[in-house]
Amino acid sequence: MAFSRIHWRYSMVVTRFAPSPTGYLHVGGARTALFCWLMARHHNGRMILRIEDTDQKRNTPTAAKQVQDDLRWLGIEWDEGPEVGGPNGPYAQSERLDIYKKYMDKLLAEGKAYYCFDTPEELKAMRDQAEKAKKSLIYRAPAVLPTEADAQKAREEGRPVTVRFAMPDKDMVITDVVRDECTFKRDELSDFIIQKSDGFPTYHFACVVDDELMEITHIIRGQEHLMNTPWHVAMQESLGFKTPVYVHMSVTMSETGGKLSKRERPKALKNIIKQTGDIDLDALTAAAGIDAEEMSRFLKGKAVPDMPVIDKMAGYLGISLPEINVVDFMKSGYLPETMVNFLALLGWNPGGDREIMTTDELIECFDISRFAKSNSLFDRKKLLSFNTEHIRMLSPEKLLFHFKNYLKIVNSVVLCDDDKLLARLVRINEGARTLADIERKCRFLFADDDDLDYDMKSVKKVLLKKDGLAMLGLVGETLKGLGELSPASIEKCLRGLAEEKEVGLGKVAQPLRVGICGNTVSPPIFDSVDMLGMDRTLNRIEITLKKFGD
RNA sequence: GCCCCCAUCGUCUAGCGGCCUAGGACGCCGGGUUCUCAUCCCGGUAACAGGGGUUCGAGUCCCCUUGGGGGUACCA
Repeated sequence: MAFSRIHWRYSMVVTRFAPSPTGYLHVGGARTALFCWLMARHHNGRMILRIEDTDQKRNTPTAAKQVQDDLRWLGIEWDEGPEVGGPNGPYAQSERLDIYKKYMDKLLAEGKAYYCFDTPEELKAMRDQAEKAKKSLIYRAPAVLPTEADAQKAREEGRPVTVRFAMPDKDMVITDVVRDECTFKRDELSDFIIQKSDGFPTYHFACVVDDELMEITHIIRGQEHLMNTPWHVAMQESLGFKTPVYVHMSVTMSETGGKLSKRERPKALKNIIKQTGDIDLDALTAAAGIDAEEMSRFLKGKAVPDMPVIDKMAGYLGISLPEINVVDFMKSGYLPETMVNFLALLGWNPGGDREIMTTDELIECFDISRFAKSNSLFDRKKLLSFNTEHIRMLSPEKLLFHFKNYLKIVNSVVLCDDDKLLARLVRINEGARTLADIERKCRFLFADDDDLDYDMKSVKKVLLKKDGLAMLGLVGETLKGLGELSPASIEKCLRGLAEEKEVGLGKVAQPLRVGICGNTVSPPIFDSVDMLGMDRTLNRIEITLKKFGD
């Protein structure tokens, strides 16, 4: 195929992940980063991380750091970029302004770009007019290009001064690994802004310059950039740059339709608030730490609060929002190995029946020619099953590492320094689907005996019906007689009791479980009792009997 | 509106003109194991969007229709 010829022109594969620091890294971005990284690793090449912060309005100061943390959590390490440095720095576009100026001046001097002085209002009028003619606005250079002096004058008069790139007088044909050739007609390609009135280059310009200077060989990005490519290629031709190999990946879709986006969570939250009648809005506003005005704007769909505020509201309401950002998945107890495996299989596959793979296997079999053309839906159920599989596959050491990390992130009561205990908790929860499942089932161990969180549904079902309480008392009596405590001895004891009473083990274990854990879900009962210890087990049984006895 | 891209089970997909009576995975349904939740094991359900061509032969190539998605910014 054509592209396999293309990439041996390069001595080394260089890819780049170029996020704009507008917030947390979401799964769509993570997928793009992953493929850039797999491509680089498979070919023993380099991956560059570049921060595209040319929009002064949208950038948030902590976002770049957050994105880097999320990439690292996934195990995606860049060879060049922020924090690691490299020969092609700086790696934030806002620090490369002087570089762009050089190329901007060149284009201007050669008449390949030109000044514009339109106000937003004037532009809108032009667009409206074009729309009436059932076309989109195609901006073209005036017959006589404005001079530097004209630009200076406009600046003094307070008019906005932008620079547009003059599209060449021809159709553009671009080559894409996923879609082969795409042709764009000259009539459809407007001259576009490459320098904003604030003096910053637009993404299009900065990206083309940087990709050349950083010697990027393969650009892997979302299909939403396909329409930008003729512009980029036109600039490359004008500046005498090489054209890299383009790989436009299909888009990841949400179950609710449309591109999976960060707006999903606020949207879901808003819907829940609106659909649930009896929510104390004042309390919610207070819990979120915002004012009534902002809450009202949010509910009317006029403003979207920051993610931490959204999280606080969800926390207050006790609901979980669909995970979108990498941190969301982290907090839901997914493993990085799961995310990498799952994301790699969205719009890409190694062929045949292979699905569950380690990261090393993915690197090994990654092949740029195996991207799917069609969009794919993010299926959370399948993700869950992948996580179950990876939890099973991972070594106890790695699992313990992830579990501790998880406990820290969610600030769990289970977090402690006793690695032996934590390792045991992980081990006895074999078959768990998420780290959150493990954590939830182990909380009872860390509660005070007299402050156990009883789930009333469980209590009613197991203790208050039939002779549940009586059985619990009996279990307590029987356990008292047990000398040495171990899972095996407890098992023998409880099985003996069940046999004696001619009932199934469940009839014995469930009352005990509710008695010491407060609900019907816990790790295996023998381990649960063993870990709690005899004193606390008996203590809890006594407290439970007293509490629900009459 | 205009431009571009896409189209196999509900979902992710294998398939690159005869190996397809269309394979796998998730889900779902049924059964089994089990002290709870899970896990695990067995079985089942289910797809080539529609219509034209090309060809001895089409899920695979071409065209149209329909449907979905993306773009249409001084966002990236």
